[in-house]
Amino acid sequence: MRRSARPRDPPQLANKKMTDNELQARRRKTATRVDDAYRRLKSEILGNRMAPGFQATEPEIAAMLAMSRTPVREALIRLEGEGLVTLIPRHGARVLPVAAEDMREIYQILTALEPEDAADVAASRPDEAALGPLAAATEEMQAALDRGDLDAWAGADDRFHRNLLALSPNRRLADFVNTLFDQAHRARLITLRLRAAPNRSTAEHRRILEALAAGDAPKTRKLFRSHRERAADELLSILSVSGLSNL
Amino acid sequence: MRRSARPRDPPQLANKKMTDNELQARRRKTATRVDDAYRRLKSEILGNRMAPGFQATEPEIAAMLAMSRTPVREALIRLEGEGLVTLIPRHGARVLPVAAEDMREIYQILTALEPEDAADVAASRPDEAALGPLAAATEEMQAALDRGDLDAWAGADDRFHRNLLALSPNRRLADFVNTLFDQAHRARLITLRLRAAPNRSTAEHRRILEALAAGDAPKTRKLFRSHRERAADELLSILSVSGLSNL
DNA sequence: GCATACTATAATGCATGCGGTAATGTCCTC
DNA sequence: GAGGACATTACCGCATGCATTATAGTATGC
Repeated sequence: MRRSARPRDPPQLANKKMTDNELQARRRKTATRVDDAYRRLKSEILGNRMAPGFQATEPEIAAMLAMSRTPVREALIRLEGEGLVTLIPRHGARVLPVAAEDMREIYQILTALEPEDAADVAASRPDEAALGPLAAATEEMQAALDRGDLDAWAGADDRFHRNLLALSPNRRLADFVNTLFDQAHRARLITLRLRAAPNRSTAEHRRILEALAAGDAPKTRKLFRSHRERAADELLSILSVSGLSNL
Repeated sequence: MRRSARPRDPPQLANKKMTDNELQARRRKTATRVDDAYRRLKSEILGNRMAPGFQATEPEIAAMLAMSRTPVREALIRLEGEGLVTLIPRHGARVLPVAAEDMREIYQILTALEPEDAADVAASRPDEAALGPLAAATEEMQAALDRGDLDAWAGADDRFHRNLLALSPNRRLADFVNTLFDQAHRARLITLRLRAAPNRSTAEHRRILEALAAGDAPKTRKLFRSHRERAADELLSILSVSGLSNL
């Protein structure tokens, strides 16, 4: 038994009860249904298979996922925390739309945070192995562009940014930016084909990569900032021009 | 009944089912136990009554709050999402410590985001009514300082920043910064008495307030950034000097 | 005394039960 | 046909039940 010897040892005061073996901070190995539900729902949402505006009650979703309502509820709470769905008491969960206004918000934050983060990464003087995935992503962007594969280009672009985040010394920042990427993902899918071929982006990534490799933090920050600002301008003007206030 | 006429109308495709009366986006009016649990636990944690490192199993917490495990679990999931607790499978929930490293992360993000946000607020040319709470908070800071009431000073400082966030045109940014404030709250409580009297801070708030009232975005940004940078430096040096790597 | 194997216990993940109540459909009136 | 009162239904919030399984306690051997 766990604590039969002290059945009611006031929890209010029981700081750091028992062994301090923090070691076992191992997170769950995703074998749970909650995690399965979370993953599957998130994948459906980000893949636009559950489009913005889609709505379903808990029993419906539970049936879809072949499990009971309990794990579904818990997964939905997480997704709500990440800004992907909203829970409306008698109407179940609803996949949130991504309005132009949301994209404005998201890009403003990204513009403020990513360059700062990239500069930090540069300052940490990442070695070639660390930057490998970034270089690979950049090359893949070029290759995808050459063969006109916009989806592959977008995927590689995403990989570049996420791999850079993986190098971040600021985990909190990286996690948050990652959820912003998730939120923006669907809108980018849609605008991808509404814009001119993203030639410049690839070149910008190359230059950022060079600055990173050189460990030049200020330069990295500056390059990254203009990269983000340009991307934000492009995206937002596409949204306003095409009147896509809701995606 | 809700949809008895179409008992299994494929949820996968049932986008925007029924009426589009989005109006009813009214959030729950907090009458739920989940919300109660969330609020109470958060209050205990931020008030340091549940200190970092405190650990309790779900049944224990449920007993403390006089409710069943279900709402407790859901509240804990939210708190985990906000970075206040961590859930360790067989050990219940644990109140996260705030390490110096965490504070570094938090302040780096704040330094990047808050000035940007403040500049936006300035650009929106807030009227006197909007800035009223900020002015009041600033005065209260001074008054608290005059009578040596550090707690009141800290409270007023917090109010200043949160009230400014309330004016933010970027809700997403404001929400995130608010949760960062929550995370940093306890560490600030502790360092509050380890530092010199925060005289400068009040003056800085005054100048920021002037820039806001003048609608001078660049100036607001600059002032806010140096305000944040100084605060970060102070706090982090206190933490390192006093060897408080964990709070 | 210390390491090891075994047993008992209780925390968790999830399913299910259940009352309240909002939302819907029906029926009626105008 | 539009609007309103009423009845019905099934969703949600929460409690509870249950199998699994990690963990603490116990016993054993050295």
